[in-house]
Amino acid sequence: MKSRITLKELARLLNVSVSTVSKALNDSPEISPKTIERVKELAALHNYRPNPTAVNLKSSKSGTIGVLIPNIANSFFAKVLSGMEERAQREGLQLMTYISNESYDREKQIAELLTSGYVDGVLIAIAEETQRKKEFEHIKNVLQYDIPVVLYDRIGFDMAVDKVGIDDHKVFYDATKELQEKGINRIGIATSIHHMGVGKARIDGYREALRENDTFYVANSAKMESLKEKILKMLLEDKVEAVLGSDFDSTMMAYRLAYENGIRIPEDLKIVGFIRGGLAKYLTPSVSYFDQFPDKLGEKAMEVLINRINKKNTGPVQKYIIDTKVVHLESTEFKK
Amino acid sequence: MKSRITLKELARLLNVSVSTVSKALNDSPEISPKTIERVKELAALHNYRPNPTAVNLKSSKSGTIGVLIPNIANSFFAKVLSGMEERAQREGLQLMTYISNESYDREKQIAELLTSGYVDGVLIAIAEETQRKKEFEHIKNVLQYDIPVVLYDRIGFDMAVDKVGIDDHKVFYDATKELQEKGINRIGIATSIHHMGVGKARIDGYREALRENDTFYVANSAKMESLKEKILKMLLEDKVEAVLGSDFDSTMMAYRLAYENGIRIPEDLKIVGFIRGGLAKYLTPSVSYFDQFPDKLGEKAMEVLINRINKKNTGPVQKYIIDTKVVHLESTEFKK
DNA sequence: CTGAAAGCGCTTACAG
DNA sequence: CTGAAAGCGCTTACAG
Repeated sequence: MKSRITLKELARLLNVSVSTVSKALNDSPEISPKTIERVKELAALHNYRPNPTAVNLKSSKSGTIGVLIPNIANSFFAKVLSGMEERAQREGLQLMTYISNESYDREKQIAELLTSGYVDGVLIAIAEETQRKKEFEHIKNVLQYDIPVVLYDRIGFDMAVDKVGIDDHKVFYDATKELQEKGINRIGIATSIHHMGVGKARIDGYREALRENDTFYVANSAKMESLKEKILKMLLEDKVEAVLGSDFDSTMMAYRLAYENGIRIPEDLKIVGFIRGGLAKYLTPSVSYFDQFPDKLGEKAMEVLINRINKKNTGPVQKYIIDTKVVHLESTEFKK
Repeated sequence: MKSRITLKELARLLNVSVSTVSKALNDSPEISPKTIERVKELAALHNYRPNPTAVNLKSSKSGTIGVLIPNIANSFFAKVLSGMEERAQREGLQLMTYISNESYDREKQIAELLTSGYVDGVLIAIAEETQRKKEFEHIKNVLQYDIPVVLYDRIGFDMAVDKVGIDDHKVFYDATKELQEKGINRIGIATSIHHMGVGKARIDGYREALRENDTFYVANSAKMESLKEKILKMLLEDKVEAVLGSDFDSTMMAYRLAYENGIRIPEDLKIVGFIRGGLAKYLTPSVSYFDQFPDKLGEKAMEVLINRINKKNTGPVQKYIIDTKVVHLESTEFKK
């Protein structure tokens, strides 16, 4: 049972003062090369590591970034976190993870913790319930404490902070246009996140892409039972020829309901959705998807935050858009 | 731009000493009720929060748990993390997240960080590469520093620590037996994790369940191309009637290859695998799966760790097994 | 009941 | 070039 050696102990062993040891370890020009060598040698021998808590107390920095995640079971966020972690690691920063589970109350508690001095900066994706309530005071409060904040993924909010996300409007706009160009007319959307910023932006993009005479087909519900009914109606009554899925559940539900009702993909129905590539390729048929490059998104968000913390970036807040890509698999094949 | 008020400042405003303020806020019996009230009132007014770094330095505790995750993109680990976070939250503990990406070198670095005083205890799932190398010194080193460690999920290692996981041997043993009882004889395994502890245990369970005359069919490779070939051979040449999938990729690959080769599920081939229920139900046909209750596993691991940290548990190290359940969906249906 | 002092493990301006 | 002192924001044994 070892315990970490301290500066004091090192000083005692070397018969010098604590200050000398500290300076030597930090390569201070005040200290003679010989002393520096002696000190470093012993420190290495004892595997000395400065106590981070003490260093933090002195510097009023924690070397830690807080990440607020709405739902880690969503593989998108898991990958975003992975990208953040990688970037943080290169910078020698630690990650403190907080999961709101899409709850407003929990998010409020977390926001309180975030201002308590645990972290030097914060990456936030705002919870669903918070978006419903339109209550953002607790988030803005974090800013009051001069703690740098970057919003990631869920960025459609009126707040004076840096934002890193994708252009949800454009993704659905482009996808709709592309289907139309290939001769598909009856295009529908399935979504369980229509009440959230990103969900709304996607619907808007779709609507804008439709032409004068086109009808909107939007199957939207956060309740799975009701979503199912609406998608069924869209498939069986409205007989849409393509479905854009705005999230995992709605995409997979459309896919599954087509199967249950003998609707052939891609012959009778094309599908593109927000699911991850690692899954999409295994589906039968494989399903075309929007690649959001979540790891890049996470990395970028972390980078923007770091530049704020370091004051490398002191300009006005900015919005950064990560490019998205449609990956076409079997579910959007056009057979000749 | 606010900044947190300190004890000192509070003391100045109240015209009392810092010690008095500190004691009052901690409800010390040394302090008069009247003073306590005055102090708390002002503290509330200024939304005082003790600086956690200072408290940590005094107490040599950090109120933080380190979680070492091999791969967060694996939804199993994402859910485990979610369970841990929930339990930690109830205890007022924070989570420091480290992702090894299955790399030995990165894990070693993290292990070093874990002994630097950032965390009061550690939850570890050992990286794949580490298991291959059979190099566990860096993990054991954490123990040397008297930091409580709990191994979760990947627990088949000879180390004197608490362990929380599932009984991988039994899961595949039972599943094999169950298929046999229903009259299935040619049962195969698909696995990309055969070189890891959990993967080995599953294979062993399967082997033990087979009878005298049964043949083993094991399609194993960590390389996707080679795994594909082996599964194909198992399906087409060995003509197995059932496949147990040991992980996401191997399960989905068997499922997909059956589709590509006109092998009907469940008529010609039954499938059960380690995939998550949220996905399994949407597949076409839906795929039977092993529910590992990852959130419970995470919760339990955190609980065991907390009890060690609090010294509520000072007994010998133990192994805790979380029950698993087979959820039967269409891929194992027996039509009459 | 209140306060001065010491100390947690560091860093750094200042003195020698 | 080295060291004593002050201080980061707390807690707590001790004195009064």
